[in-house]
Amino acid sequence: MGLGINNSNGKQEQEEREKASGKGEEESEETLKRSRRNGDDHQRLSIDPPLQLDLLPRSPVPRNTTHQGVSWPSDNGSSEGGSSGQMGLAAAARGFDVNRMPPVTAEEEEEAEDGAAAESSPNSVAAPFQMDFCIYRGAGNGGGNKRVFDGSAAGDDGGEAERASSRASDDDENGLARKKLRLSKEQSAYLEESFKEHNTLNPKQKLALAKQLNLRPRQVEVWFQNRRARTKLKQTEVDCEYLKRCCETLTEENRRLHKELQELRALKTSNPFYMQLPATTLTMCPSCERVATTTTTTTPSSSAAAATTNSTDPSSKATTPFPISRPRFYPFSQPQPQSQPPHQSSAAS
DNA sequence: TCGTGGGCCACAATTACATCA
DNA sequence: GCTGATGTAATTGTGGCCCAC
Repeated sequence: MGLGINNSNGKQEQEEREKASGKGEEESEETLKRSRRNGDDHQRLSIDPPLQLDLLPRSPVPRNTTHQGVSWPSDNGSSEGGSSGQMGLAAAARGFDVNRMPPVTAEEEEEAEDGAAAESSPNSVAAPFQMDFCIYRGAGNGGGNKRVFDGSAAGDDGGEAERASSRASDDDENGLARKKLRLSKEQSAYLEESFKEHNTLNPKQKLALAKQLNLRPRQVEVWFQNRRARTKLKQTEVDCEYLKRCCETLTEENRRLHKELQELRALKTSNPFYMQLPATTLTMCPSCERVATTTTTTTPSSSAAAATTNSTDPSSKATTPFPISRPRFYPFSQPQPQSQPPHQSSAAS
């Protein structure tokens, strides 16, 4: 615990390196398979979310792209990818990993290129937009544990640049602290856009995104994981609120039905002649407040019980004099056809 | 055909850092 | 400048699925 982020994903990064180092057809085959699986997962995940949340920010990112091999448009709209002017910095052109300390010695440089080049693909041509690079030094990288920020990449994100550079100033001397990258606004926005299109990534997409954003694939993957978790959390909150309202409504309805039942019982005792009639239940449709009449052989109490219990269960529609007009809780996104309550009096026939 | 181990992935829970009030 | 709250990047552990053997 508490190690630098670079050394933590050794195995996965190794795998990613292997993949990135080009297994060509093999990889694409595997990718396809996984994509299929991902598709399944995606289906599983995207089961008609209850109340649709719009958690996505109004992204400033122009959307003239799709994400497979997208060209990330620059902020000024020109997407002449990868010009040195857009990258704005030699470091970026060399494809610094955002968490990696720029190599100092020749050996380190070589080592860094072996690693970072393969894993996070130093988009020498990709990432045609300016991005601030908070470059950390992994614990295993040796040499000072400094975090370097290249302020020249700030662009209109100068505030972040400032913060980052000030962050860089208060160095931690021990290499044990887990350093945390804050994604730039552009990176976040682009990831959001991608998430909007698909909330899971297949390896190809992951790599492409990582390349474009100058992040490690692992970071992209983690971001998507966390994003899914956030979405789910928000959705749960919304669901909770909705259920609370449902509960309140049902409680109120239950109270009302109990009251009605008592009134009917009182009527029954005060008017014995009433007993000669076929058992009839008067029930108020909760949605339209109209009375539906049903002839039944059950006692008033049992019918009332049915009326109070069936409200939550759409499947019990058949036993109720009116369909449940409340939108079904799950799935939420499908608008329920507002079926007309059958106000036919099937009773007394 | 069935069982098993490995690889990969997603997820939940948690940690730890950065930022802000 | 300190502190608690909050947001979120990153880690860890687990389970499911697929595939090769």
